[in-house]
Amino acid sequence: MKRLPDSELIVMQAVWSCEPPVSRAEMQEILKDTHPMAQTTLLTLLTRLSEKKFIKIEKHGRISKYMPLVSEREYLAHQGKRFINQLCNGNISTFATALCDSGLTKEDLDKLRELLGKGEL
Amino acid sequence: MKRLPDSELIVMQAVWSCEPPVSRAEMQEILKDTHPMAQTTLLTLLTRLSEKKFIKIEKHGRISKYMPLVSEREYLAHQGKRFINQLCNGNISTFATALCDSGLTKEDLDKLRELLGKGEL
DNA sequence: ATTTTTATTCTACAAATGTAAAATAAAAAT
DNA sequence: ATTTTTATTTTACATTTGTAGAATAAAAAT
Repeated sequence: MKRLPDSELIVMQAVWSCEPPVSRAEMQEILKDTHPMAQTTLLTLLTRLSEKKFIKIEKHGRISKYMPLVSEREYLAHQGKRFINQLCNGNISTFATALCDSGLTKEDLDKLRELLGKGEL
Repeated sequence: MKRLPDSELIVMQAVWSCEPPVSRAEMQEILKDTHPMAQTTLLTLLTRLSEKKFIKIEKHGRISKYMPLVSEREYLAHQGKRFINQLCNGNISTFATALCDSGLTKEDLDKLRELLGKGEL
């Protein structure tokens, strides 16, 4: 699974944030404050996401509804793997350093450690 | 600091892996097994990296030497921040889930927890 | 029925990315 | 000195990304 370009990721995140299936209008609404864009721009990005098999477009008459084919969780897992392998060369120490350097608060680091502990179960 | 495109990242990683300043030939050698590319391709990517201020090009007569302006550590810290904020919405639980889902071994997770503990000091 | 509104698709176009051949210039070899 | 080799710069070109106007088609309003 390829990493999405920024513009498509933004749209994909809007898709993930909704109960599927979503209409274009709903997404426009969701995006309007943080990432306003022309309707046609949004449609173009949705089309590209569907070409990449990230979403499915379902037509009801003239209007279309969109739904994810890749879950946010799947995507994040892939990108996490990518980060560790491509960026950190699979080196956990390098990765840990990156996290410690990345400005997380002490509380966040504690929480992360705790959650990672649970993850092992 | 922007995220580098794949091709430039590969070259940047080669730069990081060397004692600066590095020559193009050295990098070609380093890359030849994993990411073979034409000399001109490599030079193009180096030029782009320098335009983006990721490296500095220093000319000694006809030949050029390259050295990083951004350290790997800085870059990784930035990308880590990006991952957590852009991808996980700053949500540590989401991030922890991504890591747990990303196929790390139990040993890696243990090691990561331990290293994150040290990072707090 | 005709006009207006709305939703989607087509077309467009600049900038970025991936890749490298052609041209140039300088150094090395003969 | 001339040829050959080598390092860099120019030019090139297809694909992808970011963005959206124009065209089309369908629905709603009048």
